[in-house]
Amino acid sequence: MLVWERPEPPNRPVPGPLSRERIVSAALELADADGLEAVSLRKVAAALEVGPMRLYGYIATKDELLDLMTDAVYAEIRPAGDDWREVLRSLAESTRQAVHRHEWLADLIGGRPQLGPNAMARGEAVTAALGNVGVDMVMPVVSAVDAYVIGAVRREIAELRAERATGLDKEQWQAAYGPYLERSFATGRFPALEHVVREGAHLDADETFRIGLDFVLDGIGARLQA
Amino acid sequence: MLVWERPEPPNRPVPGPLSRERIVSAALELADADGLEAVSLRKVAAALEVGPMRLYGYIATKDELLDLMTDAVYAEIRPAGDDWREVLRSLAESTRQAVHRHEWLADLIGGRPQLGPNAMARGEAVTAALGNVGVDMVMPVVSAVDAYVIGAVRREIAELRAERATGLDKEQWQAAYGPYLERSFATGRFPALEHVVREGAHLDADETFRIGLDFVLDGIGARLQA
DNA sequence: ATTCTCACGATACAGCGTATCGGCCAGACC
DNA sequence: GGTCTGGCCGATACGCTGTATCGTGAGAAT
Repeated sequence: MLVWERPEPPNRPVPGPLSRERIVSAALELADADGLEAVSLRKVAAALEVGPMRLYGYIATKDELLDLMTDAVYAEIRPAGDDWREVLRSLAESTRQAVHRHEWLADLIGGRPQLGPNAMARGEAVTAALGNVGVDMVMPVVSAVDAYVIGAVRREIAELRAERATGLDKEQWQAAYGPYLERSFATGRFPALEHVVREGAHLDADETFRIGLDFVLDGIGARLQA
Repeated sequence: MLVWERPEPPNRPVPGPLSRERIVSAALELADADGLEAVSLRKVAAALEVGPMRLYGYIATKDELLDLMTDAVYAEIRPAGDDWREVLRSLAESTRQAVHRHEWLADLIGGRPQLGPNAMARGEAVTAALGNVGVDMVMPVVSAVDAYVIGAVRREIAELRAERATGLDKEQWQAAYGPYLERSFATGRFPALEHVVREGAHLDADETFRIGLDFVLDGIGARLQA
């Protein structure tokens, strides 16, 4: 709690070049380059050419660092638009794009309450842009869009990683993934699923995200004018 | 990949009482009792009165164990209903309830592709129950509901934990949480947000979940009949 | 000049996932 | 029946993690 208010350590007017910001940005660099598991306090400290324990003058815990990293990315998300639909759509799309820029965020998003200054600024921006929506509806509406986005990007990134893990190209992926499904279907235990997978349309990640988002926005629209 | 097909270890007809099932259920017990961080291979092995390395005869990796735990919970989810709306609603509600029974699932859900037998059986059940929905729509529709549920329960559990962390009762929570918001609002940087929080309706977790779900279902309904 | 203070970094600890390897036991073969 | 052998099991070990503790040394204060 109150994580973002932690002041510079007391009685240290110029704490060397080290600062919360430098720590967070070193951690972001590591995470962007090699994923979340590359972010250890030791590695972050090493990147800053500093002993691991130095960091504890600026952050209380590793979880706090992860919260700060998450909040830092929220600074990149600024919804825009003229009517509520445009605003919510850009909220969703720009959040998704932020996760694509920082895949590790898929592991953290939704996992902790977002109370950092950038998350709140994002909330302020979207709330302000939704001025025409009734006071009682703003929270439910934004929460629903956020919930959808969180789940959608987690699933999307999870699939992306699984695909990459089999070897990088799409053929090998289908060579490993396809046969597994084939064998599962061959048991005859999933006939309806098999039918849908074989006969249904196959959408790419962009289309899937947008269709789901349209569902949410359409549903919101229906309730807004009621 | 192909995690769920791993047979009993070769050339070991009766591997003592140990088995994948026993390992998974010991892990589930630990996780339900003390959370995910209580699930270490050493602790699971200890609960089974076995050396840690014994487990590697049955699982390849800790991540595989987590996948198996997740899939085990999916066995509890069986959507039911007569029309598509009932089916999807019960899919969402019963998934949410499963997460409430196993809070640790909030940390895992959506984080990996769900290809286990129980996840697929859940998929089969919902697909079969959506027989009236067009083949091309089943996947997008189920994906959208799942995405919403994943994000919603993650946020819900995250908030629940934050609340619990401040001390167990609701008063202390508001004593810590309220002032933080107060001070943030006092900066004047979040006027729209402040207005919504102060004047808007405050919904509990159940209501929030259901309203968001209604948005999704309404939106789906609009597209289905089009 | 001397003493005090306190921040810093080295060291340490408990725990983690998992690789390796030595010994032992059961079964096979002579 | 005795010997060999293959393979499983558990002990040990490695490298890594987050973080507590504490001696030291530099800077401030008197």
